[in-house]
Amino acid sequence: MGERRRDAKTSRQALLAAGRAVFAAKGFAGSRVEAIARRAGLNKQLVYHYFGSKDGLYQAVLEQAYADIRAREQALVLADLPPELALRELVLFSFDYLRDHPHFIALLNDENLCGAQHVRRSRELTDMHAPLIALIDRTLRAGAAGGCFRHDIDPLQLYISIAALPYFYFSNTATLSAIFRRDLRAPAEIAARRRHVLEFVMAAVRSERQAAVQERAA
Amino acid sequence: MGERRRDAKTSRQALLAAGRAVFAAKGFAGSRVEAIARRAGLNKQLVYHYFGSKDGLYQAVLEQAYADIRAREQALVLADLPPELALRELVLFSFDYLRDHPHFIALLNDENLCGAQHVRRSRELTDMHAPLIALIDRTLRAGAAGGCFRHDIDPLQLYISIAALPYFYFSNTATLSAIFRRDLRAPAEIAARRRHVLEFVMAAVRSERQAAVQERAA
Amino acid sequence: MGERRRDAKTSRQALLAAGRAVFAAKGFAGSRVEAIARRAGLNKQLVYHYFGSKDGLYQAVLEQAYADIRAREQALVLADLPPELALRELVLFSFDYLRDHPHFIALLNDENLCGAQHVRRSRELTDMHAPLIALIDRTLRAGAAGGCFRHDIDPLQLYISIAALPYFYFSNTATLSAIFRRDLRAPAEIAARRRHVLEFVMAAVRSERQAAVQERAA
Amino acid sequence: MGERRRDAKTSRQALLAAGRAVFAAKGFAGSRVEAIARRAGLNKQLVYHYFGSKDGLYQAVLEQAYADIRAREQALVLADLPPELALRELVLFSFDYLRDHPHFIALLNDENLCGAQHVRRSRELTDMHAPLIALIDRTLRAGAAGGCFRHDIDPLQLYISIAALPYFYFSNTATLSAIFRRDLRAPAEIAARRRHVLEFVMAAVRSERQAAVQERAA
DNA sequence: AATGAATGAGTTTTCATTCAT
DNA sequence: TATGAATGAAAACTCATTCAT
Repeated sequence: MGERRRDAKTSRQALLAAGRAVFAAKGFAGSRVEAIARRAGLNKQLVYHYFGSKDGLYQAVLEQAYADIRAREQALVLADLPPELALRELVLFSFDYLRDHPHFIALLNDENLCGAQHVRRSRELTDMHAPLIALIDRTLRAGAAGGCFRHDIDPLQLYISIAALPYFYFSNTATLSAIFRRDLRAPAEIAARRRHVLEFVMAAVRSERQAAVQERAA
Repeated sequence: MGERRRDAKTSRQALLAAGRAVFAAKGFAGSRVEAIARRAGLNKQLVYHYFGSKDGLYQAVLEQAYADIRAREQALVLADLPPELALRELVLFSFDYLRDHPHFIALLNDENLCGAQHVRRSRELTDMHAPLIALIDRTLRAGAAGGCFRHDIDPLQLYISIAALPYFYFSNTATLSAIFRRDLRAPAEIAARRRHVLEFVMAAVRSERQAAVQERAA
Repeated sequence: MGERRRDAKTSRQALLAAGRAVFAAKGFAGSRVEAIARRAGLNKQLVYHYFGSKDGLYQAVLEQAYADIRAREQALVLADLPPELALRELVLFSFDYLRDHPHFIALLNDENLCGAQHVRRSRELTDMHAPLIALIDRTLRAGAAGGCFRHDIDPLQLYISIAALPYFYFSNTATLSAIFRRDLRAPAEIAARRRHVLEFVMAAVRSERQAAVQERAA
Repeated sequence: MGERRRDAKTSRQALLAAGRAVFAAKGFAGSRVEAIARRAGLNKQLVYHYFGSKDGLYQAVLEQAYADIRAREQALVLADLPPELALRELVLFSFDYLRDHPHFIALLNDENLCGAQHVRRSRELTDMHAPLIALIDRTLRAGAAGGCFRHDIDPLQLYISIAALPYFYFSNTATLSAIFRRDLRAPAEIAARRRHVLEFVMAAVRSERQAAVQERAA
């Protein structure tokens, strides 16, 4: 304990982690600076010392969250894979990331509630997604050229759909579970959803020719 | 005089509508009773007069929202349509409903944030979705039997996917627009998304045989 | 007591009066909203209800103070008096006003400390002093034409001097009393200062011819 | 290394200078220890190291300011000048000193706000003004004897007036500029005020006989 | 001598809610 | 039914000051 004190980097990180947890659980407006500080084992003035304001902390939390997912996406090396495999990897990565980072979903929901005001303010955040679309675009073109993907797929729309299929599941697990009287948090259910999403996307982009090939094989 | 003297029903409705709008725009914690009353053109104290508390108003707003979508879903008559058309109708209905009721999305997000506590409390709500899944199930079976749909599609998964594709788009329009520097609120963008979603779902459920048929035709 | 409550006008006035007293005694930065409210016998939230902020209350207090002195100045009917009498009246009025309104001096000092930010913001305040200078100008011209005043006196400079002579005395009574070991707050001292200021100004504006006349008379 | 390692005296002086500037600009309550340290290019904790507290620094600043004006007044040698010239020098010295030391005015205002508590505590300060009044007294007597000054002028009143005329101008420049919509900080305006003050005082003390002489000359 | 880290006590401000009519 | 006045509790945020090195 004595060690943890008096270390700016550690304190900053502790506040960020606590902020992420509390903001995700309560939303921005529902979160209390005091609660975040207490969770970090620090006092609330340090929030102002390090981040200037509650808003500043929220923005830092968001940036860290986006930076994390970006870093993981970049760690994915898809460029050298055959198009179908590359797309498959991307779909599974998106699913697994959202499954493993529920706070990211909660933060995004809140951020959308107030018109993405923090995201828009952050140049970093708006700069980091272009490469992703470019990658999807290259993959789609390669797949179309190779005859396995349809030609008419917009890469941005595809990216949104790949995100949407797991995002909605995890974002709305609570209401969906209640409505359908099935505990969608259960590992078996999650695994089933994972298979469905992968198959759904692959089938949706598959070219007719490729489908025909598969039929003849079957 | 007659103007100034509104009847109770009108005032209640005005508060409900204003509450729906403000809660959807700001979330529960971010909403101000004062703002809701002002938007309704009424006095703040009437919120307490009619609904007892801010919480009470929120509950009433939620109930009204669910009642509305339930009514509309029941109005959809898909049973007599050929499977492809029925599925198409359902996809477009989901898309259009979410497009036209952004507050419903916002309320659902808030509801999921706190573990669906209101939804779970309501027997009505949990009763009303079983017929929907049954309908999708029948449609999928008919389509599979007719050779146009794949055999291995789970109706609940499909329902979730049909909701996910527009929901995520509308729920996250703000951040997506910021991140990709494209105004996804624009009517042309929404129309493009609508086409994409419809085609995406239809392609995903289409059987290989049907795909092959389409290829030969092309 | 029961009567004083629930009356917006009364409450507003009570806050203004308390604000004037506290701001004058402690300066803006040294004043506490809580202290002002307590002094007004109300709770501090009403400061925000009626004035929006501590700054807003301060501005209202300033405006009221300026409005008061303006109203009194306008009640002075100098236009019809012979120039010497008019000037005499103005000098005595300024002296007596500052003597009787020490809080006005304190407010002004504070306001000058922060660059007159409130005064500049207030159109009202900047509009109300032109007539005063015009009046002095007319008086000076009449006096000069009549041979009793010098010709080269700038009305704005004269106004500033007429204010300066009592203002400094009352503003700095505490330090002056300490430094000169004389209690300048004593009525006899104040009366002496009053005579000095009047004589000082009249002598300063008197034309040489008029001075010569007075000499011959003596 | 040599650069980073400043000696204690330099740091103390830097803090005093910064304190003077900030206290003058914001008042005691409105000043921030942090702002003072930053302005001095030093660390906030040094304020506590050298002066014990914010209050301690304020005291030190005040003492330095009074010591400075006292030193300058003592440097003025008026005793051997003819009365009119001596008075003229004193008026101009007062004007120029206040013009060049705006922080002195601000500190005095603050000091008066709290009843001159620091000044009264200081024997030194209360001792140093008697000679000044004595000097003015001798000058007035000499001038009256020589026929150029009036006989009935009280030296303390005159001293106060000589201070008042520039003090009020510089102390209230901000509000006066706002109210009269004229930038009284402009060098030309200050020069005009300087001429006015000199002429105003000289005319106010001039004997009638002297005035008559001047008239005949003109 | 000097500094970065941390904090307790307060300050302004907000907001759901109740009072009185 | 409707409303203006008022408030208690708690929120965000500030600041002089101390700690540890």
